[in-house]
Amino acid sequence: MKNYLISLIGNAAIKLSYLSSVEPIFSIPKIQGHGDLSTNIALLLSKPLNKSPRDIAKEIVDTLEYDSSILDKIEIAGPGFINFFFNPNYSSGIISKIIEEEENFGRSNKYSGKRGNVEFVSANPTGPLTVGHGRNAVIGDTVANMLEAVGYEVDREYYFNNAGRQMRVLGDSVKKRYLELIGEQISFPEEYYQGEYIKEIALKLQVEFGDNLANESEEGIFKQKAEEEIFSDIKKSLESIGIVFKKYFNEYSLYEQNNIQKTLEDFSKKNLSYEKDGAIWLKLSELGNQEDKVIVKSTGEPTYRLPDIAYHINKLERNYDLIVDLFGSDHNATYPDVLAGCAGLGYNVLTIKVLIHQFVTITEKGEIVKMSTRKANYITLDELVAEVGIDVVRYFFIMRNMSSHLNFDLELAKKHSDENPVFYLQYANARICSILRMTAEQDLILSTEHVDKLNSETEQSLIKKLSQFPEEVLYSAENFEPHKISNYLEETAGLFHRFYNECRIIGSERDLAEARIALITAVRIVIANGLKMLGLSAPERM
RNA sequence: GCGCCAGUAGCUCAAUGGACAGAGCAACAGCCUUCUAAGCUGUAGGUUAGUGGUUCGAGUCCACUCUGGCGUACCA
Repeated sequence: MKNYLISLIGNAAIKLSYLSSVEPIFSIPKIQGHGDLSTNIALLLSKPLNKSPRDIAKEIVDTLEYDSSILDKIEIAGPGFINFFFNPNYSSGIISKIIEEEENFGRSNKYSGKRGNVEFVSANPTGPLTVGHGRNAVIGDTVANMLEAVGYEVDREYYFNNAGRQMRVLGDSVKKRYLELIGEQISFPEEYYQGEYIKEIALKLQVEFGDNLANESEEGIFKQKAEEEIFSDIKKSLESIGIVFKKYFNEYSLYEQNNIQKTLEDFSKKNLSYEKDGAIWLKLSELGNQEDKVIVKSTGEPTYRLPDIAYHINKLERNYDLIVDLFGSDHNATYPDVLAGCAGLGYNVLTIKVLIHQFVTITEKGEIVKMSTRKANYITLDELVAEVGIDVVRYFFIMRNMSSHLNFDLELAKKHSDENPVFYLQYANARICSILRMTAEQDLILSTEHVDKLNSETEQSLIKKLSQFPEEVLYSAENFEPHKISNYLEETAGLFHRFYNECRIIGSERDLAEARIALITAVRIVIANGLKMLGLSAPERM
């Protein structure tokens, strides 16, 4: 539809040459009376032409030659907006299209042939996934879903590191618990991992090996077993909310394949690094950042920056059209270094899109639950899923803008009540399914022959809303904003519920009843497609 | 100190530089002998943290101030 209007303006530009000086932008007005699509082109032209915007608008409208079977009317309103009103019959045509395309309605091929990589979660295997990781996981998976919906072929990737200090501490934490189990006196340092899961891993080792491991190194079987058990739990947690990764990328492989060494040499060759105080520094100040940072410690061990840069180079060399990184806000200081490092080595980092999401604050009984993996003072993702269910967890995590803090009220989420927006959407779907079961018994069938009879204000609003779904999906995908989809679905469900209360099917005359069946079938398709994109179920009965 | 993010109705949050800033919850008043009341309709609730600026037009962009979160490691 937008394309049709753009071509109209294009044709008018033959007579009004000034029209080609601006890109016409069409937007959907918030208010019904302002039409279906609106453009501000006359307002934009007012200054350069030194004429009143309403006069320009009038000149444009007088020049437009349109097909009255598509457009009902064109109005000039307010300071000089041009509002386009669709012919209701044209609008209703969308119903047939939705029913025909069914599960493909909303999807598009704008980016087909493009390959994308979405890296998310990327938690090191030092403990179970917490609620904080949960937000990352759900946003990442949903962003990937949306990119797929507009044609991308997407690889979901999880980057992790099983070496380094934290993992040593983890291994030693398990060892100490193990020694405790076999009866030795131990002291358990405060900075060690305090969680119960450490004791469980130690217990498994004791069951398997008795007390034969007393003299083993904490970096050997203790660390290994811990990583194995924890990773297996992480994967289970993710699977339980419908998330499956294509690739788990181990940082260690970058060492094995000499990528770390090579990156280091490349920096040196380009004179982007130097030695000072026994460490190797990266000249980030020359690459546009604030200050130089250490990439290899004086101990010879790289800091996280070097492998992170090497990892991104690895991703860049895999020739993706789009690389998405999703981090919590605690990482917001690290990505500029990584991007600057890659750019310094001559890579085009414009394909990398870094998304930062803000933290989740859990409140319970009005109190904020502070979380730390190490102190074991946290709520795990598994616990949350067990409490409120997959759908509520997924929905709560994406329903807010990721750049805003998320307040997760445990008490509220636990309530399986009308306070919960997830049920509002699912209820709409269940209601439609129920009506369809009922109408089938009455021998009423779906027909798009008389959709022109769907002319009440409520029906028209609903139809217009449905027609906007593909654009909403595209917009959400291109701007990485999953919460737009949930907002759209809530609005759509709201319009449907209003329709349900105003317009009856059983009892209406046959043509109208069958047209309404077509309409609610279209609504069901849109809601089901939307729920699927968000990874939620669409129950047929509630 | 510096950097990133936020501040919108009592609470949780929407709003693609556009037209009268919208929902849900909570409050109040209505709607079930007819397709699911987990629903609908209505009322009330606002100096969009503040001060300037840019613009025909600012919740949105810019500057400064205030408040909160997260960073600012030879931790990841």
